[in-house]
Amino acid sequence: MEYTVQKLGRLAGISTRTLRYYDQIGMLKPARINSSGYRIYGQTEVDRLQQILFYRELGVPLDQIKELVTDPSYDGAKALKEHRKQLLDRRDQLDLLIANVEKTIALHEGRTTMTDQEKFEGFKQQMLDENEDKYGQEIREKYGEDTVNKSNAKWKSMTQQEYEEITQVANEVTKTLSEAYRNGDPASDIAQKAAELHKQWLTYYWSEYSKEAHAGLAQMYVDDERFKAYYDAEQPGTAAFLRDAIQIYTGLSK
Amino acid sequence: MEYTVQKLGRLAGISTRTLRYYDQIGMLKPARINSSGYRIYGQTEVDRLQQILFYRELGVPLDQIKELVTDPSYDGAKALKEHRKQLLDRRDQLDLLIANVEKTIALHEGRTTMTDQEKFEGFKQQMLDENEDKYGQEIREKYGEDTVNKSNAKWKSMTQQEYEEITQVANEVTKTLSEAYRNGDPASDIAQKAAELHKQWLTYYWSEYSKEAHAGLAQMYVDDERFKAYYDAEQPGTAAFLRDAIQIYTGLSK
DNA sequence: GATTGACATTGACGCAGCGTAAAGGTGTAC
DNA sequence: GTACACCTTTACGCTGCGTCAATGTCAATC
Repeated sequence: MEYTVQKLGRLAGISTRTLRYYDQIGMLKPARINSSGYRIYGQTEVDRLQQILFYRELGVPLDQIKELVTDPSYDGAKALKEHRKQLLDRRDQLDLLIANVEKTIALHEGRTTMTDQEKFEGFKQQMLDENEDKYGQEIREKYGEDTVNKSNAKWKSMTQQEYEEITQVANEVTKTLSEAYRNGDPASDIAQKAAELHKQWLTYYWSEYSKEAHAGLAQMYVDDERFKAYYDAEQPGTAAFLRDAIQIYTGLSK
Repeated sequence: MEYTVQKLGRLAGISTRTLRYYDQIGMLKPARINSSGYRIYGQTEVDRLQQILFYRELGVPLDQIKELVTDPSYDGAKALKEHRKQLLDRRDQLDLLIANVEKTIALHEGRTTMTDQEKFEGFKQQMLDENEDKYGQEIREKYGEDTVNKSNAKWKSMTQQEYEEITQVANEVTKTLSEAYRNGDPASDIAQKAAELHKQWLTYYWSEYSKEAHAGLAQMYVDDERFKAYYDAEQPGTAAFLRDAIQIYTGLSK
């Protein structure tokens, strides 16, 4: 039985383009070329194509399939195991992605019906409440009534997108800071990046940013036990480290 | 704070090429171009890049990210859910692939330590045993001592690869035949494909193929109750159908 | 003021695995 | 004779950049 590209394609359920491609890359050459230049495939080629498609269905990349079907000494079992490992890795990655996407969706949905009250949970809630309770006076005096009011107003009018970003930035601050702290140098690139992220995070709350206010807040992180406790929770000394980094970042180190 | 491509790249942990690419596709354009043609990014761009990278980590394709970050009316939640669906589909596919690869590996490994005894299980064992028991004489007389001996010898020296292929082909014969039978015409393409697959399967056992022997075997499938029972198990009449198809295939129809 | 080295620019090819024309030759049936 | 299905090669397109190549710029050093 002899086949032209289209016949073989139909037999195997693939396109003629694919067959010509496989010819081109030398994975499956026709048995012969007839006088008109047509590709003619024979039984051997059909068998081989079957093998190729078998491995292809397993998701093995073409160059590996080529090895498998051309080199009989090639260790098929080993190749398959290697391939399996790659597939498993890919699945792990996918699982991570899915978990993250779902987290984000949950955030979205939660937020849609989130009351102002609910909005301020966890650390951020504490921070705002405590800010108002204990530092309300102090901060208002220091930075002016307007700044504080604007900050709170900003919180309440926060859009979904902003909330999403803010959460992410806050996480990044924590992560980067922790990494920088292990490094030990508040002037290091990573520590400076943490300071910058912190600034970014801050600008979500502050309608106007100033180096002085930033540095002042950083000092407060150390002086006040509650803030200090938050930052030092994982590793003692982190609050002071962040203050140092921010002071360098703002150019206001003493 | 202003950034050149490299600075921003380092900050965000991506290559300058990526930044130029994002500029090119209009996803993240620099705040301005300085007099030397350098790209200069500002705070707005840093924030936006962060968003972009966030979605990128979720595996969202760039053009969708572009929508997300450029069009504020775009429904982010919906997009994310759609994306999640795609991810889940991809994972299902991956799981299927992995299962198949593992099956194949198991086959490989099982075979590695497979004894001759174990080798002949199921249908193939029956066939061979019965062949030998009941048809030993008859077949030897009909096709010659040599053919039969060679066939058995071939079985015993079968390599891993051959065994794998043979299993696959046998399955395909069954599948194709069943499909062809429903179609009803032994001269149809699909029925002829079944006949051909059957020939392929046969050549694993026969060192020499002949149309006559093939057609003869097909007739035997009908005449002998045990073979008939095997082929007719799913759908009565299949054995006769296969015989007809093979007779047409070999050009030996009466 | 000349050189060096680290940066910047645009332009273009390459990667996997084909899909999809475009521009033409071949086979066969009516 | 002509219609129509089939074949050929050539070549661009898709994603998301990596990786030259050729050239310009900036700051520091000889």
